[in-house]
Amino acid sequence: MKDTKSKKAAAADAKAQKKAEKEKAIEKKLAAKKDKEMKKQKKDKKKNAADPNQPKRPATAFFVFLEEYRKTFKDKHPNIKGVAAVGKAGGDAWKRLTEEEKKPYHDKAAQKKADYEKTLTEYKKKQEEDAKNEKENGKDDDEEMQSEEEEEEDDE
DNA sequence: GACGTGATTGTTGCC
DNA sequence: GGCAACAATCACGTC
Repeated sequence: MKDTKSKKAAAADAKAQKKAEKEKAIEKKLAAKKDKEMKKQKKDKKKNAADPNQPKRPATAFFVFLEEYRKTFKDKHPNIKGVAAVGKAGGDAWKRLTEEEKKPYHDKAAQKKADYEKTLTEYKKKQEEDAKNEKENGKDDDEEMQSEEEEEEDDE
């Protein structure tokens, strides 16, 4: 009797686990979808207010690894061209790496991060200076802007 | 021709 | 602290 009971319990557990996994996968998919939608909206905004001089985020250790992995993946699977497949395979391979194997990638990422911080500091400094200059010249510019706007209105 | 999509993990930056 | 956004990649599809 105990056996059937424990078997039932085990089956129920397995079922519950499967359900949880399924729900997790669905959740992940939804999150990805949401992420993409948000990205799209952000991109629209970016078109208006993007600053091309702003330093880009540094590559993480995973991205450093992925860069290398893409090359080997291409060699192994020259017929697979989509980036999605490489990303998936790369993520899988990354998880299988030991901490020791990941170390050189973390080192490279740390270097990139240091570079990024340096560039970012310079960028922020420049922005502050620009803001100061704008404030100082603001009055003159206002007058110029006004006349420019009037000209634009005339064009329409 | 220009632009969006897909798929991944780690890190950043904001609230 | 938690969570959203973003970093690279490029063939392919859509408009």
